[in-house]
Amino acid sequence: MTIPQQPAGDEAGRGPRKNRLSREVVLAAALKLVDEEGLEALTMRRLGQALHRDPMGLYRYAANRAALLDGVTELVLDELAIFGDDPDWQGQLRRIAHDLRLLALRHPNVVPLLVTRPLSTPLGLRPLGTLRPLEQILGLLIDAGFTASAALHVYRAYYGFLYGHILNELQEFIVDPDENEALLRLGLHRLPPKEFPRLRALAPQLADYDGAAELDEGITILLSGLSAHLAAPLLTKD
Amino acid sequence: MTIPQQPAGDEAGRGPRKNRLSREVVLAAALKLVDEEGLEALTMRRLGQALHRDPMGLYRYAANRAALLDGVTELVLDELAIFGDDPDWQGQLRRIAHDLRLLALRHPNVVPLLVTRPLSTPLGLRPLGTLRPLEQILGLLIDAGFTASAALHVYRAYYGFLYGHILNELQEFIVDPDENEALLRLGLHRLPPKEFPRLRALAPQLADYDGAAELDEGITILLSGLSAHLAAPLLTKD
DNA sequence: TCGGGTATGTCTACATTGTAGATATTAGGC
DNA sequence: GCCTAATATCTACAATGTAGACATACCCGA
Repeated sequence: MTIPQQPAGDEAGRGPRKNRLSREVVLAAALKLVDEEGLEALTMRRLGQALHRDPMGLYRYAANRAALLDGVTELVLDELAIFGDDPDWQGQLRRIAHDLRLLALRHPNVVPLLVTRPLSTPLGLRPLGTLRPLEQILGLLIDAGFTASAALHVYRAYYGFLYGHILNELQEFIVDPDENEALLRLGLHRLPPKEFPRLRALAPQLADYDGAAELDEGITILLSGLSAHLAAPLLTKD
Repeated sequence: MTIPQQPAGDEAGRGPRKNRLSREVVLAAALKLVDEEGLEALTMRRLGQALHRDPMGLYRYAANRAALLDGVTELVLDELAIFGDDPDWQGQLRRIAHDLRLLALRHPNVVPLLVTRPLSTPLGLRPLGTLRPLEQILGLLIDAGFTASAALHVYRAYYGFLYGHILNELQEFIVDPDENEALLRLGLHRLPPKEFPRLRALAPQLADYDGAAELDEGITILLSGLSAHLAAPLLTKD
């Protein structure tokens, strides 16, 4: 039941020789904890024991628990690759959307952090890693010919829809492994029939939700809508 | 500094005579606490002292803290009025979107609950108050002629975009009352200029964000896109 | 009027959390 | 080798959610 050893550091190149701790190692362990046991399992003490360190020592790598959470979101967002030099901005936005969706499915427990941490931190004070996607997408759009403020509009509509979709999909996708049948898994039979007739009737459709297809459709609608609405009014003004 | 008396109960009709507690009173006090001091201020002890009651007594009205949070989200969503009999479904969806946006601005501290609580609760087990909007919007769409599954698609795209927009707007809208100037308030000057040129350049546009207009545009794009894309493929199939 | 049962209120206690502060230990440069 | 600074570890404290025991208030039928 004892944890064997800290496995080989997954940093590229210069692996720390012995037991040397680093911010990256700490954050990686934190992310692992969150992925495996949920957000509330990430306590200083649990993280300390996962790293075979005194919990207090962790404060060298994150000022407090909130900073730790920020670090985790940063770490996750680093998995998202954005290529600012692609001239096909629509294709790029579509690809990024799917990548972010997959990333959210890979780290569902981190999604609450992704959406709520920015709510309590002014834009300029956020971890740089969480602002980089914004900057890069703005660059992508501006390089594609958009005005700066038009790019901001497009970004807002795009990211808004994207985050909304992810929240939606994750809300419906609850792994309740012991109940598998659609109706049971969703627990819809608990709803009073008179008050919720349509929801109950939609059980089968709710059960086979194709998130990727739904996202793709949405992006298509959004992109065509944007290019139609933005062409005239926004590319010119201001 | 002592809170004078519990003001008149805001229940309609049969007001409890003296000091009688009820679930509604407890939840209202909880919401007040959250609105005024944030989510983390809502502890059993603080809520107890706000109601002049022993904290333990609150467990009669909410099984635990999580249930209390659920109750608060339910209470807030009750403020949202949806009229399922309006034949102008597009107008209705647009109005609801604006109403929900205003509601979020009225209770910004509740928004994290709104978006994260459903992530940890299977659909069928959620508080009924949080499912009612879904059912009502489905009804609205089905009455307007949509197939049940088409209605579900529309709902998903709509609510996804709506929640995404709200998150977006609240992220940019941080009241940091001591700093008022745009650049300072957003703290953009802290960003390294080489890495974040466009973001820094967008400071003025970020400062005067018209959320209602942005939302309205998005809804327009979405609705026109939906009616175009849904007319053929989805109204007919399945 | 009263007795008893149920609902409600109150108190104590405990495990767990984040984190301040003091202390011990180690490493590096002259 | 020794002094300074970085790092590690320990102790301690206030706050949290909540279980469980106990006390009180209320109501309703006889």
